[in-house]
Amino acid sequence: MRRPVTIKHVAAEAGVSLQTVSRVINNGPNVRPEVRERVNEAVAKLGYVPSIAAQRMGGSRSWLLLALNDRDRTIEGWRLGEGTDWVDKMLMGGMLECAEHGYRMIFELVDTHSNHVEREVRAAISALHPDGVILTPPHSDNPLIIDLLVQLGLPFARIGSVVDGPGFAITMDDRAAGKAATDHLLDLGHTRIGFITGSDEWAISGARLDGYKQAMTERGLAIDEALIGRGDFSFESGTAAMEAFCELAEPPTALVASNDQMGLAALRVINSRGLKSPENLAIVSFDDTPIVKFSHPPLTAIVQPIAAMTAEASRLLIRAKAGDADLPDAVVVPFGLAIRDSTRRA
Amino acid sequence: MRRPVTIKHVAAEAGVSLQTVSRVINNGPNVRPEVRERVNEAVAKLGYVPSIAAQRMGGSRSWLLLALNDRDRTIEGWRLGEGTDWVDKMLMGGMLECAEHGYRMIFELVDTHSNHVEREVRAAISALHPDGVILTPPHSDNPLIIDLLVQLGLPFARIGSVVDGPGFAITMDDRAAGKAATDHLLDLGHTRIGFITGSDEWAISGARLDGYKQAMTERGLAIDEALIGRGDFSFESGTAAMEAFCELAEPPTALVASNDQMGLAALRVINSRGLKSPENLAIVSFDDTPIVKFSHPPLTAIVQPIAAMTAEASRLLIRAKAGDADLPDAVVVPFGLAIRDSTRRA
DNA sequence: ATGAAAGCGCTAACAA
DNA sequence: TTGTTAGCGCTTTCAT
Repeated sequence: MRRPVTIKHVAAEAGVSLQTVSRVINNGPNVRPEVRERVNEAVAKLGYVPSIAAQRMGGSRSWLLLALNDRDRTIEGWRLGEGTDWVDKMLMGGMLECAEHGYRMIFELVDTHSNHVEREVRAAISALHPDGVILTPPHSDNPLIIDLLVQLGLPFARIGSVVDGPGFAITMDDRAAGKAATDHLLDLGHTRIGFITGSDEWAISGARLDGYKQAMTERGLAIDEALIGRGDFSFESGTAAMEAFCELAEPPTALVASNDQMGLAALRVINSRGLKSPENLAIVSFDDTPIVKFSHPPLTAIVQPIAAMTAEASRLLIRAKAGDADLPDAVVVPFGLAIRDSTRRA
Repeated sequence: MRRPVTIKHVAAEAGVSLQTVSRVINNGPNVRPEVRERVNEAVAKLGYVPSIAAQRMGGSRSWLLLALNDRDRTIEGWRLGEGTDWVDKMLMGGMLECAEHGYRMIFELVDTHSNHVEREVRAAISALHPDGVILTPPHSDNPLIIDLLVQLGLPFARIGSVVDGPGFAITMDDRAAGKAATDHLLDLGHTRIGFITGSDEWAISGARLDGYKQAMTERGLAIDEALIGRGDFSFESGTAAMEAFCELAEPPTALVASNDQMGLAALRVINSRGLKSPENLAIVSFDDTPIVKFSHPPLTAIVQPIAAMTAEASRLLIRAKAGDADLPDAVVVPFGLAIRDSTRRA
C-alpha cells in the first residue's frame, strides 16, 4: 500500500519549491522553461496527479460539474427499460467533454415539484462545490433552482429551455426542426401533411408547429386547421389525433409528430386500419429515441442533439470557470434528421 | 453570493467546539444527547452540509465510489443509440444505492486493452481518492487493474466476473439461468431445443450451456450435439448457427440463445424462410436489453440484473469502508425471466 | 522568477 | 464528555 504521491514529492524530486510545482501544474506564469521542464519530468516520473479535493481546499477549482436531472422522470425511464436515452446521451456528451478538460461530471437526481428542491440542490452544491451546474428539463425552467444558483454566483447552463434568463441557454432550433421535418415530406411530393402538436406546457411545442406552418406557407400551401391535431406528447394523445385524421374526408398522406411516442401511436392507428407506412402515410417524428429504430417501418426522425447540447454546456461552464469572458449566453445546437423507411419512396 | 456555511458556523451557533460538531455529524460517541440535539438543530437551522473535499482532506472518507467501464464498448453503445442499457442500469442501481448512504458514484471510461490501463486507473484514483472501485466487464478480470487496487489497499467489486480473486465478486448464476431458460421451454412441451453458445472467451458462455444440458438431462432427454450451435455473441454468429439448425433433418422447435443479438438473428433467419415465432420456433434469449422488447414478436429473455448487481457492489464497498467486517466476498444476485410473445402458446 | 507563510474545512490524536 | 492541537494537499497571498 504505497503512500500516494503528493506535490511535495514532486517538489523534492525536481529540487524546487511547492509553489513552483503548483505553478507548472496550473500553467501559471513566472516559471523558466527550463524549470518547467524539470518539474514536468518529475511529475511524469512519479506519476503525480493532483488531488482535486486538495485543489478545491486550496481555493481553486473543484474540477467537478454537477448535472441535475428530474428524479421521477429519470427513474421511470430506467424502470421501463425501453431505451429512453436522455441520461445515456448526456453522459456521452458531458462526460467525454469533461474528460477532455480534466473535469468530472456528477449526476444527481432532484424532484422538481417537491417544495424542498432548493434544499436538495443546495445540499448537493455544499457537499460537492462544483464549478458549474447543468440543468435539464424541467429543471431548466425552475425559478427556485435558477434563483439559488444566481444567488450562489455559480455558473450554470439550462438545457432545452426557451425562456430567457440567467445562465447559458443551450437549445436546438425547434422551429427550424419543425420546418425541416415538413420540408422533407414536401420534397417527397406530399401536400396534405398532418401535424400532431406537443403539450402547450412546453414552449417547444409551439416552436415546432410554427416551423411546420412556415414550411407549408413557403410552398404556397394553405394551413388546414383540420390537419393540425392537438397532442400532449403521450401515446394516447397521438392515437386520438391520428384517428381524427383518418376520419377526415381527405386524410393526410404524411405526418409530422411532435415526438416519437405520438409518431409510433400514429403508426399503430393506421396499421390497425389495414394501412401501411410509408405507402399510405409517411411519418416523421421528433427526438429519435432508440424505439423508433425498431418499429415497422423504422421512423424517420428529427434528432435531438442531447449529447451535443450537454457537451456545449460543459464547455461553456468550464470556460466560464477558467475566467473566459465574452461567452455567448445562448447557444443553438444543430439538430439532425435521421431518414428511415417511414419516409422512403413516397 | 452568501458565504457557504462551515462547521465553524454550526459550532458557534450551537455553542460547542468544532470537534463536537464533527462527532455529531459522524455519529461518533461521547456526545450527550442534549448536546447532540442542540448541534443537530444548528445544522438544520443553518442548512449545513459538510464539504466532502474537506472531509477527505481531514483523513476521513471521500464519499465517492468510482465505477470503471470499458471505453470502446461504452462509446460504441452510445453511438449506436440502440438502447444498450448497461450504463443506464448501472446508474440506476449504483447511483440510487449510493445516494441512500450519502455517497456519490463517479463514472470513468478506461481502455482495458491499452497498455497504460494502470496509469489511467491510477490517475483517476489519485485525483478522486474514491472509497471504493466498481469494475465491470471486461475490467472485472483485468489483472493489471486488480493488482493495482490490491496494492493500493482500496476496496473493490468485480461485477460479472466468474474467476476467483480478491475483491467482492458480484455475479448472477448463469448456469441456473441457462437451466431456467431451458426449463421454461420444456414446460411448454418442447423437446427438441436448440442452444446457441456465446464466445468461449467468456466463462459465462460455458455456464449457460451447462445449465441447458442439466435441464435437458433432468427431463431424461439426450443431449443432441447437432442442437448446440457455436456462437460468439455476434449477430452474424447467431445467423450462422440458426441457419445450420434449419438445415437439420429435424430442426429444433425451440431455442435458447446466449444473448439478445443472437436471439434476434435467429428470429431474422426463420422469418426469411417464411417461418414465424413462436409457432415454428419458440425463442428465449439472454440479457434482456431494450431491443428484444421491440422485435416481432418480442423475445422472452433472461434478465441480467445489472442494476441489482451494481447496487450490491455499492453496498458492499460502502460497508467495507465503514469498517464492517465479515462481508461476503462473493454475492450471487438473482436473475429474472421476462416472458414475452416469442414463447407464448407453444 | 522563485520561495515562505497562511489558510481552506475538516478529522485524527491528544489532552483536559 | 468535551475542547485543543496538528495536520491532510493544495493554492492563495506576500516577500524576496
